[in-house]
Amino acid sequence: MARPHDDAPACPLCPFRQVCRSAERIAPSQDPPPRDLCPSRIQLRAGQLLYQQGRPALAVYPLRKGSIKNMFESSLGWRQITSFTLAGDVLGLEAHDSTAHTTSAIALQDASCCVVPVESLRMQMRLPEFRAMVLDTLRRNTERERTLLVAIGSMKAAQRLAMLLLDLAGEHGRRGGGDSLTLAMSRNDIASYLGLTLETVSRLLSRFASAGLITVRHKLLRIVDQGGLAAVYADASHLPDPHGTAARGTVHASRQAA
Amino acid sequence: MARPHDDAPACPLCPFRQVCRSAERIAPSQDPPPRDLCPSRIQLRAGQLLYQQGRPALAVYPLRKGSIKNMFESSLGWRQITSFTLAGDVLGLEAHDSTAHTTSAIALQDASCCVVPVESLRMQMRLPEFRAMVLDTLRRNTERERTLLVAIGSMKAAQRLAMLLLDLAGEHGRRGGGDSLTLAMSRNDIASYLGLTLETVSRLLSRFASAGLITVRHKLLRIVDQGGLAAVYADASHLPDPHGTAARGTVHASRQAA
DNA sequence: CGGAAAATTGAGACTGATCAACCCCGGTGG
DNA sequence: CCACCGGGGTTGATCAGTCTCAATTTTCCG
Repeated sequence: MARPHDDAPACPLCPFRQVCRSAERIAPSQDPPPRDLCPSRIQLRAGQLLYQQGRPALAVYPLRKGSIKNMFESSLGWRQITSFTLAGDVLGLEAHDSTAHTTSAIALQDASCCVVPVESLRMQMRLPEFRAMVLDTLRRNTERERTLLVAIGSMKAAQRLAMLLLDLAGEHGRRGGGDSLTLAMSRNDIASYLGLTLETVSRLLSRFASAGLITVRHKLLRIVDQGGLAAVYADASHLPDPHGTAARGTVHASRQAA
Repeated sequence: MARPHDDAPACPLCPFRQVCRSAERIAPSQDPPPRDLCPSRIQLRAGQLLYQQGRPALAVYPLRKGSIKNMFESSLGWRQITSFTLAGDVLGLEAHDSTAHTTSAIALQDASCCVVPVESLRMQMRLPEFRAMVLDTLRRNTERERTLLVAIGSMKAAQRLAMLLLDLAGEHGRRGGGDSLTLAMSRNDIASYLGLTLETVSRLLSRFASAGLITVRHKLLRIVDQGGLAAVYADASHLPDPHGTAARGTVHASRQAA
């Protein structure tokens, strides 16, 4: 509270901090000094909807705190989590000038985000540097989504889960977090994201734990053996059998070429 | 040959026909009249690569004839067909100003396409109408990809295949084709696209046939009962068992909410 | 403290993968 | 013209992985 600008932890990573700065410059000598740098804020409770698929996209939302799941619903009503968004990333950036949100965003825990109206965004997009950064974000998102598609389409359950855990741990690390992190999403969300059932996810987490790759206790996760997880990701047969009966043997050429 | 412009069948549908027209207008009074309206052409034999993932994207390619599969390869080397492109559609349109191709494009049969350099594309993109059309194409592509993700993530094999067949038939119909069409892609390609194996695809095609939904003979496909296929797409239990032992009964609430 | 939601664990069923044999068809060369 | 060959496709038998159903346990939250 005593700090001058009351930044959330995510602000230094936020791709929009320049936007905030310039917003600050527009109203420079206000007294008291501007506390809310961004145009406005939204607070969300766990489970609340930030925006809904199909609704007009009026703003983008740099996430300050908490985490969000993005859900896609097909025209026949099939739903799936397509991504998880962590603090410091930007929500609601729709590709190809879409005027509507293509997914729904739901808070996994209490969260808060800035609100950057699309006009502000469009203004900033004229700056080549900013523009490049946004486009790069969008490209990474689609790359990520394609990778997920391939994973669901041809990898075994254990590999998919290892992929997610490594991914989450990587993001957590990039944010400077310690080696133990919180799984904000439910087993059901993880299952949906990976194209599995919640029971399979639960069982696999237990197997990973008993194989010494991780420790889990409900939402608390710690990666114990990152290399081991990576090996499982690359090749499911690196994971010992549930009842310790054997290991690594079966060379059923897993549907791949590498 | 006697026709003035020697359009390929796909030209009337091609979203770039305006580009061709304007290219024509740039060099208006040439004698003989310009036969090749588009800057240049490429001919491909079955199996040939039009462009490769990761390589610089220098042009887009309206497909005049034949069909193409698009393959994505993840960083670990896992591959999957992510889409099929039919004559009249545009290849190589990369999202978000990507300077590199994000998939590889491989001809399924002998094919030919126009070559529109990215500079030409960028010029045309200034026309609001054209721009809107291109962006709409890109949006439809991502929508399609997400639908595929959900399908692979939570639908049964029969539903996925039904989805593809209905999709192909729909595209075929939109192009004015009759009710029997050619599956240009191999069973393996279909399997890759749907996250299955070629044997499963083959078996399912046989089952669809014996259920009276389709007829197949190698690459020749005819949709006999479109409604029936749609029913299978919506609910796998609409497909009779292989040995006719039963039908429709088991109400194992298929992982869904609709 | 009580109730509801989430997570774990187990047993069994079922889908789809794997392995293997065969067929069909088009092309090639005798 | 026919025998051969090779690649793709079909079909069958078996098996593994994952889902489904069900019973508890744990945690969350009022």
